[in-house]
Amino acid sequence: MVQHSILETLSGPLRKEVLGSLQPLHFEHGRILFRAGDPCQGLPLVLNGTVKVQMTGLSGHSIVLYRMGADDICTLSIGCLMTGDGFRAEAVVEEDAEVFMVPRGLFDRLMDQSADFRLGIMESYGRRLNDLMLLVEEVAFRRMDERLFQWLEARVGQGMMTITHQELAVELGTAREVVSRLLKEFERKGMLRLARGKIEFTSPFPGKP
Amino acid sequence: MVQHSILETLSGPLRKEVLGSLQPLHFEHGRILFRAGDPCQGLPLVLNGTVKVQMTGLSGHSIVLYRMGADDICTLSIGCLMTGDGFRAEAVVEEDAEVFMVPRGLFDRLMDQSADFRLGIMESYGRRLNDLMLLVEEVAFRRMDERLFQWLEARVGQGMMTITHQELAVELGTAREVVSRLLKEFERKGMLRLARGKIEFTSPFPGKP
DNA sequence: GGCGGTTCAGTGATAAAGTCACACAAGGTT
DNA sequence: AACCTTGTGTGACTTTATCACTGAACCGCC
Repeated sequence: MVQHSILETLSGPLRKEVLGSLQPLHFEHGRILFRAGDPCQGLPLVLNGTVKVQMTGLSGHSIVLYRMGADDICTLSIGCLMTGDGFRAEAVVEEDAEVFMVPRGLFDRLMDQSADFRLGIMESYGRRLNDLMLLVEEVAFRRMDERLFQWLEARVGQGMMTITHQELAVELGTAREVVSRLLKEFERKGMLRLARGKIEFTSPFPGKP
Repeated sequence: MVQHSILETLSGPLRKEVLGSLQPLHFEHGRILFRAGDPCQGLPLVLNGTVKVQMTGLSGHSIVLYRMGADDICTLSIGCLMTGDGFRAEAVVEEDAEVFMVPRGLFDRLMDQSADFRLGIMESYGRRLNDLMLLVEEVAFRRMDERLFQWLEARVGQGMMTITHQELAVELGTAREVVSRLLKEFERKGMLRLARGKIEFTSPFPGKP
């Protein structure tokens, strides 16, 4: 069933109105939820799937800022919704996603009438702010080999994954060549095996770089 | 007169209550508003002065995340206020500041009863998120000489300023030696003059690095 | 004023990361 | 098979970070 936890606490009539007026939009892998510069159509509530939010610098390089998954709220949209400014980042669907798009008027009403809704929004904002602060720290101070290793460890486990070096570079906000060289070194150390578009961890406990 | 624009739109009685129950706290240069790990006492509304918010990585290196000035809201505190988590960053007073500290209960009431207050909070959140996104991009992709130059240009103009290389390093999230070397190079190019703890721009239009 | 301690700044050596340019390999297409 | 596109590998070089010092400028004290 398609639902979002922030809507579950709404009082009867409000909830009925919301569920009546919203219908889940379906987005497939690779679809762009919004691009840099786009005006904001409403507040997206992610019901399921995953969406990554990334931005591109003047240099043309990109970096992934954070991900949204089931029960997440696209906090970034709120600011644009309020000020009418365009997005500064873009959102790309990774795993097929369903989304409720809450229009401005309804958002205002919910903020006005539900303390729980407000709380949910605030918490979401807080988490996003935290994510970004940690990202700043990571980008500014941490070593690339560690970051790459942890990124892989967190999602590959000991299995295999399909991803290009270029995509990894965008995840970490670095250059493709840097990723290629580090991966090659990991391979030389026997931590993983490389193939075109694929990475496979070899040992069950790969060990740090 | 001490005031904060987010309080100006409040309806009569609410406003009276707020102004009655809050009195401006005075913080002098160098005072710490909060440290990493501190629990949140309330939402600080900055009336005047400036406060910088910075965080320190595991490596021990620090970076300035953003600044707050007159009429700003310490958005970072909201998240902590809601979740009860400690701060991840610390706030240091630069120019003597006066601050209203809004306790949790009053904050909830204001959020409940004033649409303008909500709007102000949301806008503040949006701006902070934007700041951090830009910072990520800057740290990840831009060259240090450009960043240093722009930082100086933005606040020194053609005058002189008192700041150590170490402090500049924290502003940019880099190492002191890097700042020292870049500044020395700027000096060799005739863009500025260096003295212990001081930087002075020489030409009215210094020109890019 | 001279002395000792502290804070700041300068610098060489080396490692890590980013940039540029190009070679080549794997997979699709026709 | 010939061709094209996309992905990867690598050398050469620049920029940034790190480590380990050195010495200069300032401060307080006798």
